[in-house]
Amino acid sequence: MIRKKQVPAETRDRILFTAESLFMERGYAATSLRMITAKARVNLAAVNYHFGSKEALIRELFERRLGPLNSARIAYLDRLEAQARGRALSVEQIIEAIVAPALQVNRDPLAGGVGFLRLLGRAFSEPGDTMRDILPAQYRQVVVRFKEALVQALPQVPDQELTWRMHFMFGALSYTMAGNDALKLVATCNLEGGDEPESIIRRLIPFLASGLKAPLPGPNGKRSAQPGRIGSVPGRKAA
Amino acid sequence: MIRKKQVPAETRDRILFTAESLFMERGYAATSLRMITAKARVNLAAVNYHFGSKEALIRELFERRLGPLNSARIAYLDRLEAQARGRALSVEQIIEAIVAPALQVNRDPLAGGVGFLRLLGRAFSEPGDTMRDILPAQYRQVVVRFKEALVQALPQVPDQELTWRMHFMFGALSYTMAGNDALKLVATCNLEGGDEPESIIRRLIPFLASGLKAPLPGPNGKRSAQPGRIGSVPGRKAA
DNA sequence: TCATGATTCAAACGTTCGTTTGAATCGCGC
DNA sequence: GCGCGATTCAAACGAACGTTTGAATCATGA
Repeated sequence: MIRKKQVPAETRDRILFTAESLFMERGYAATSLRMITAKARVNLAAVNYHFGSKEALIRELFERRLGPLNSARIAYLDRLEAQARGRALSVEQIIEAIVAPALQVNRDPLAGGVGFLRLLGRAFSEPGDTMRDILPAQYRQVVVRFKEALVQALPQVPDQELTWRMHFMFGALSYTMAGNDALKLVATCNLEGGDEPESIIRRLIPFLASGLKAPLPGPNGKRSAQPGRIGSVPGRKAA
Repeated sequence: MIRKKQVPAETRDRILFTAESLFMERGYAATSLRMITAKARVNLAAVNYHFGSKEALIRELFERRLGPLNSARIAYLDRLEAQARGRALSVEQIIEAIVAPALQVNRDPLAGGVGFLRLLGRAFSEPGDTMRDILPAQYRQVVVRFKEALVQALPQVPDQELTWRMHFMFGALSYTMAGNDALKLVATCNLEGGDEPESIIRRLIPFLASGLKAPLPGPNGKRSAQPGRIGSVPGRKAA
């Protein structure tokens, strides 16, 4: 009958919360239901009872977090455009509409916190059919909406070029949100107070904006400051 | 009868080749030794006989491909600097030293081909301790060497800022090389001959170069064209 | 209070995993 | 031809996996 609250979804929520952190730090395939249920202190069968299967669990986990995040992004962009009153937005503003809601998620543990962002960043390169079903469906509106905004902000950039630049942008974004730092780049640098999320985003926005606004290569395809075929070896042959 | 059947290391190589393609399309944790050995038409025990364990297999797989690739990158940069005779390299040249050897790998199936690049791109966001051991060790020289080159090419960019911009660059790079396109961005665009690797890289280099050369934010931290705290909601509150 | 549906629980299901084993087979110097 | 180290093979190992089951427990409306 009607959904009730008889100690209703505490087990459900604890599974979601715990699964989020475990998927984050160990990946989907390498995280077993026994790890999740043990850490969440619930019975092993609870996952299949409340979600149906392991795949349905991660699907619900993503839809629950990603829906609000992407809705907030579109709403953010809507408000910026309403404020602009017909004037074109700057590229920086458009990027901010993408990253600012993510930053809010980062700050709010109840919205998933940094754990969900890391999980999300990893999901983009996770193999398997599961993510390849979830992500495009969740992001379709965002991609279409922000592409329109960028077309208006960068009318001189051809459509194909802009598509690829958005591709590069999402790459840097997901890599940064994942926070893997597999190369330990950041560790090689003395980060004196410059590693908190807000600082990172303050650095990321100019980087992405400049990339999106990059001058176009000449119509003959040659690049600035370095003519010649890419990949041709300069100087002597390699050993 | 069949003399080809018992050449000593053929089994080893066939395992490596097959494992590469399977890890690429299914990930490390989700690929079993039984899949690998079945597709490679070798005995199941051959993996443990020739490599010792599943983890040692993927470790050897990466070291075998990544060593030459990163050596070629450093050699490429060395040659560029020798040609420059003390003059600073352009950012575009430095980036080219990173991506051109990868493009060579892409073109040469014997060096791993596009399969290894996709596997490599995914490895950066793969969880678990295995990759966190392999990648930093394999990339340490490259990171240090290219950071030095970029410091010379961009003396006005502070060290900390440059470190993060390299981080963003490797993010876009690995995402692009992985070729996941989880958002199906490219599919939304009519790509008339613009999706082959060389075209992608021709688009990627100006994007990354502009990002690395982005103007610095003011010393007070405010950004151009959009003052105010990032993440603060413009206009009315969100629902 | 009691019946009922929702939830939890321990236990087991069948499958697949990485790894090991010991014998069979091979290439090859003698 | 023969022995020997290297390699391949079928079979099995114990462990861990996702899932299912059926009874026990709980919360609540009648």
